[in-house]
Amino acid sequence: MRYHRIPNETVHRLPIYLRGLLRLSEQGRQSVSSRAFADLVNVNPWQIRKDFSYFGDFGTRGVGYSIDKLEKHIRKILRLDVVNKTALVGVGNLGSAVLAYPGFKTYGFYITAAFDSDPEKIGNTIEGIEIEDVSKICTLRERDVHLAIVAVPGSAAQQIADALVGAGVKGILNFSPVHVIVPKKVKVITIEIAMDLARLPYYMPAS
Amino acid sequence: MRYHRIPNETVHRLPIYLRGLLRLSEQGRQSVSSRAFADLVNVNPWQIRKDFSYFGDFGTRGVGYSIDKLEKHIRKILRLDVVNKTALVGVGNLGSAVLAYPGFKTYGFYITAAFDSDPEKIGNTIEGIEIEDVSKICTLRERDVHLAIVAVPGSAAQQIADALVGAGVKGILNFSPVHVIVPKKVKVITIEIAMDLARLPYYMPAS
DNA sequence: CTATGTGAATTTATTCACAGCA
DNA sequence: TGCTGTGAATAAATTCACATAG
Repeated sequence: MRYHRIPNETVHRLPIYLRGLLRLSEQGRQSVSSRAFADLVNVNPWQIRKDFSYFGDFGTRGVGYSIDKLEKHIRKILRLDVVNKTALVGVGNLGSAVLAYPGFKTYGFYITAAFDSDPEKIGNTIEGIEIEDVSKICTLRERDVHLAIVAVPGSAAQQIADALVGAGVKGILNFSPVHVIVPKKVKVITIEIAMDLARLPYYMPAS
Repeated sequence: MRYHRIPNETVHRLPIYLRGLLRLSEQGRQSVSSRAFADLVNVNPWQIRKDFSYFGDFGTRGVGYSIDKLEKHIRKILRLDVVNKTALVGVGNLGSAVLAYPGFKTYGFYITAAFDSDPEKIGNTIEGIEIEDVSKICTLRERDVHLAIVAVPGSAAQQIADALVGAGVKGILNFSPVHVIVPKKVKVITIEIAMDLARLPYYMPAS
C-alpha cells in the first residue's frame, strides 16, 4: 500500500498526530507503539496504523514507530517543513489573541506582518510586530508572504480577501462569519466559533 | 425515509443551513429551492435534499422548502429552540473577543457569566457582564448555566474544566490547546486554531 | 512473543437518477 | 413543467483479523 493517496480524513488527523509526536519528543522518547500513541491522541490504534501505512514505513514490528522519522515526514506532507510567513489582518481583540498565541510556531508559522484600518492602531507595535495600514497589504508579495489570517468584521472580510489574493496570498484562515469568495487556486479555511457552539447542545445529554 | 437517524455529517451541516435560512428570512423570503439554497450555503443540491429528507417533509414539489418551518425544525433538532445560558471562563484577548462577538445570539446563546483569575479584572464590567472570580464557578449550577466557553491558557484548562463539570456544566467549548479529560456525560468540543492553520499549506497550490 | 502493515469486510456518507406530487 | 423525496449505486472511511517481520 506504499503508493496510495492519503484520505482527506487522514490529512485532517495529521496535525493531531504531529502535536502528539512533539510532546513525546520533548519527553525524550525515541519510539512509540500504536497502542500507546492511541491513548495520547485519542484515536484508535488500528486507525493510527492504517493512517501511517498510507505514507510509508516508519514502524519496526515488535517495537513501534520512530517518533523522529514520523514527525519529519508528517511535516513534509503538510508542507510544514519550511518557515511559513503569515500575515494578520485585523488587530482587534481576536487579532491580538492570535498575535499572542504561541501555538503557531510549533507548526512553523511566523506572523511577520499585521494590518489594521484603525489610525489609532497603525504604527503601534504589538508582540514585536508593527501594525501597518491595510492599504499596505499589496506589499506582501514582495515580502514573500503567502498565508494570511483574517480577523476583521464580516462586513470587511470580502474586501480584505480580495486585497490578499491580489497580493499573491495562496491560503487564508478566515475568522469572520462570512463565506468569502476567492479564485479556486486560493484555499480558504473558515473558522466559525458560533457554529461549533451551535453543535454542542445536540451532543449534550438531556438536561 | 421519515424515521431515520440523522448522520453525523448532516448534523455538522445543520448550523450552516440554519445561518443560510436566517439570511433568507431577513430578506423576507418564504421558500427556497434546493438549487438556490445550494448556491447560498455552498453544498450540492442533492446533498441538501437528502439531508432535509432525514427529518421530514418541509418541501413542496415544484416550489421549494418552507424557510420558516425548516428553521424552526433545525433549531429543535439542534436544541437551539431555547435560550442557552453560557458562561465564559478567561477574559483575556480571546475571551474579550468572544464576549464582543454578536454571532452567538443568532443561535440562542447568551453569555450570562464571565470568570477570570486576575484580581485586576475581577469586578470590572465588560459588554454588560461583570467579571467574577473563578472560585465562583460553583454558583453556575444554581444559576442554571449548563454551557461554558473556556478561553484560558492551556496550563489552567483542565482545572477549569473540572470546576465546570463540578458545577453541573454539560457542554464545553474549549479554546485552549490541550485535550481536557471530562466524564463522558459531558461533551467537549475543542477548537484548535493552530491545527486548522496547519492544514492550510497542504491544500495550497505549490508556491 | 510483540506490534506493524494491509487486504478484506463492514459501516458510513455521497451522488445519481428518476418516480411522484403540485 | 419544476422541484422534491428517496431507493439504488457508488465512493470513502473505518474496523477487523491475521500474516509477517523483528
